[in-house]
Amino acid sequence: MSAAGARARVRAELTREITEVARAHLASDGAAALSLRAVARELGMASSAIYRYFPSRDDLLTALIVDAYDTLGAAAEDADAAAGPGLRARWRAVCGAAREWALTHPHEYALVYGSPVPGYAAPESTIGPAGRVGAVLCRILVDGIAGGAVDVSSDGTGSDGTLTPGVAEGLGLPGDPTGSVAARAVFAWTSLFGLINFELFGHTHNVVDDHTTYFDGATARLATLGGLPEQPAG
Amino acid sequence: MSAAGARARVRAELTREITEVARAHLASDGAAALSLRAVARELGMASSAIYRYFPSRDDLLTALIVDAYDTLGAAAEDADAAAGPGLRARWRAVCGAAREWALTHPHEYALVYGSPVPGYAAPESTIGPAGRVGAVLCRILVDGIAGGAVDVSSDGTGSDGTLTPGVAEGLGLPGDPTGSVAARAVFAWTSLFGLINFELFGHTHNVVDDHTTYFDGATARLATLGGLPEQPAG
DNA sequence: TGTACATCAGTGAACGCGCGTTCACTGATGTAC
DNA sequence: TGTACATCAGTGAACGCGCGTTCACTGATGTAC
Repeated sequence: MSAAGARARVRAELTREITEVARAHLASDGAAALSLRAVARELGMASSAIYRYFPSRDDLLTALIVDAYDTLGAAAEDADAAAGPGLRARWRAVCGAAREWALTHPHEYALVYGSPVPGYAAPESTIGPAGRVGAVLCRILVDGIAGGAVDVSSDGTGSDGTLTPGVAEGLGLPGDPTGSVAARAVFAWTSLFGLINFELFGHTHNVVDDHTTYFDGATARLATLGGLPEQPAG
Repeated sequence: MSAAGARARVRAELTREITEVARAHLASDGAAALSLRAVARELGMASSAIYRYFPSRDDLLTALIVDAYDTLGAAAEDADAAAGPGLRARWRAVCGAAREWALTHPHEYALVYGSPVPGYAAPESTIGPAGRVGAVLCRILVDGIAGGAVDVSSDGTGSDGTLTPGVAEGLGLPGDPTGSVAARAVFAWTSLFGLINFELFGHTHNVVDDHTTYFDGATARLATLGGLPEQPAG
């Protein structure tokens, strides 16, 4: 058992090394340029040896995708935890953390939020990690509802019934009878990544000058839209 | 002259044929799978012959990118023209047309709004076409300002001075002293493509059920955020 | 109208590259008795 | 503790593929006098 355990530990270690090298390649060259052979080369092993650890290139990609979602999600959660109690402060911190992560990990970001990798179908194991940022945003709204700060009534813009049944409950939004808050949260989540996309992929180049200030203003709008009470005018 | 003109016409015709075949390949297989050799094969010519028309693969890509921006822009403009005078009706029509185009041309959409193509730098010729949809949205706000329906005062969310100098003027927004309308327009534009991105790339799968209704509600929110007056309650 | 020359489109072979994946194999490590 | 066997990691050669790009070339088309 301890011997078998040793073998398993070595195996886990090498698996980790492979993903780490692969992530470094992804970070510097992008997903399209990621190759099993290059990873094997860097590790000083035969390219065929990789197949003892990952049955195919797609499985390695899946590991990187899960990894990207998880580090991004963790960054958002950490920012939330560090932000203090104010709803808007938390909101801003989470959005800013997501942007910051994207700017520092552009290729990893592009892997998960850019064009789908051709021929690749994301397996179920990516679903959970993919939702972490959205879940954090939702938790802020949930706390707002609990404190009475967030209005739960429908805003009448066709929110009701457009979400998949169970999603609002899954997000911990039981006090949201019409689904309005959930719908607004999803919208804010979507817009947040729209902002990041446009900045990172260069669409606002020559349009927005001071991206950080612009982003701050935009996330403030999103907070209002999400239902957070207006900030004391400043 | 007429003989030389004939040669030029043949040349233009073949150039058009090449881009058309390339666009078909792009539409069915995605940008990564687009190859000069495959295009040449389909046209029954030697792969080297393509080089008489496009000096490299990147130049062919550029043609496709410009083409994508242009057909999307035209769709948005047509929708605006056909929508009648109501500001919100126009807004909804333009957003819906952009979404519709994206859903029917997913790979072309991904080419321009997805991850940047690795190693490819967009030349200046793409700037104009890339701005057409945003320009249409702006024109609606401009008309709203002219009619007194859109509030021009700052909304105090850090809009002022975040845009590149000259952008507001370039968008035809002279009656926007603080740049607030321009900033909100840019935000709406960004969010619009955030919505389309998430739907097309599958991020709202299992989250949003009725995508069309959801999109309608979201664009209504965007219209309000952009400064269009609320619709008569319905 | 005719001739000498220049331009241009298109060919086909080749260069050099790297990829994912398979397969039969060698040794080392672990397991059962 | 020792021996026979099973498992597993890793090797290296090979398969088969397709790509972008270059180059010397052949003919056809256009141009100048």
